[in-house]
Amino acid sequence: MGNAALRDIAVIEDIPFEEIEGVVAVDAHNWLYRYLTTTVKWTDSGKYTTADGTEVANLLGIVQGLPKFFEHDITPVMVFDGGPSDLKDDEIESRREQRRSYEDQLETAREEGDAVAIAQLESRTQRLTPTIQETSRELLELLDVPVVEAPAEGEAQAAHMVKRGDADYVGSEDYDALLFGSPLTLRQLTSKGDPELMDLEATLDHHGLTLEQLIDAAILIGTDFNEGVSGIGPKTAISAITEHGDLWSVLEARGDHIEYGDRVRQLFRDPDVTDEYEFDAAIDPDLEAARTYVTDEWGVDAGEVERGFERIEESVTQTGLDRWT
DNA sequence: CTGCTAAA
DNA sequence: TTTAGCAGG
Repeated sequence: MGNAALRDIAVIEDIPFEEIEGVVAVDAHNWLYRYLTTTVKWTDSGKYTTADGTEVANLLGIVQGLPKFFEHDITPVMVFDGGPSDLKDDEIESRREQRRSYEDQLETAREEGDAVAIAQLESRTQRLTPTIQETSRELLELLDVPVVEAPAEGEAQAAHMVKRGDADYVGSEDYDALLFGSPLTLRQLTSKGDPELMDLEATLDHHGLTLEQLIDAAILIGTDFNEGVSGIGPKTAISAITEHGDLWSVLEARGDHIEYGDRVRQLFRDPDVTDEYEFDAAIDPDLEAARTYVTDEWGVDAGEVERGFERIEESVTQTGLDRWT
């Protein structure tokens, strides 16, 4: 059911870091989670746990992950998911309200058995605690890394920003960036080697499909939001859509049914996104404040972040990302 | 999550 | 060609 099948459909190529330039709209949830899991796996938990037991491995991950961008002259823009996380850190009261309203939404969706709504809500919030959401935003702000708040899926908002020309690539591990219409998507920005570039236009050309048809094919195979039809994989989906034209015709011809198919289709075709954002691609981090925040305020082991901060310092002053140079 | 194998 | 199950990171 997973959407790894999309990998077989997508046109993907390795691209050297040197060839990437400009702004990458990063699916922040995705990116943070990636670093969270590796940090937790390889680092002694005492290095990122406060006295009261709060774990802030995300701070370590951010400090270690950002140099990748800066050293290659790439400006990351972190796009956060909407829902419970789209809260500014002023009013605790409104934060509580928002969190509660989210819980309510999820609760209601569960009661109604609305699988799409459940999947949608869960995909946005999965695994990132409120503390992680908040401290990540605060550290990014100190480092002058732009943050954009998505109304719903960060992935969709990031794709929207690339479509509008405000960013050059979406940065995400998820293949559904393609379904949200991301023209160019970078994967494996967090790994050692070169990233992968997923090209929407090349993908559509290769299969002779429209984006709408690609979405329909993906729904047949199964996405994060729906089950898909058993027995249909990437090959069958593409040929069926090519033969019959669209999702409904395929389902009719096969006598199959997909629950909430229209909702999922709508979710990808016309996602909830906003034009209400702005950011400055020139980055001028306050490294002293960031160091203090991470080590003094949250008690992260200084040795663990030292190298990361050094790399940020060196790359920002040397590459001209700094607006003052 | 990615990769590989066996079985339908 | 698809799926399920298991390996390994």
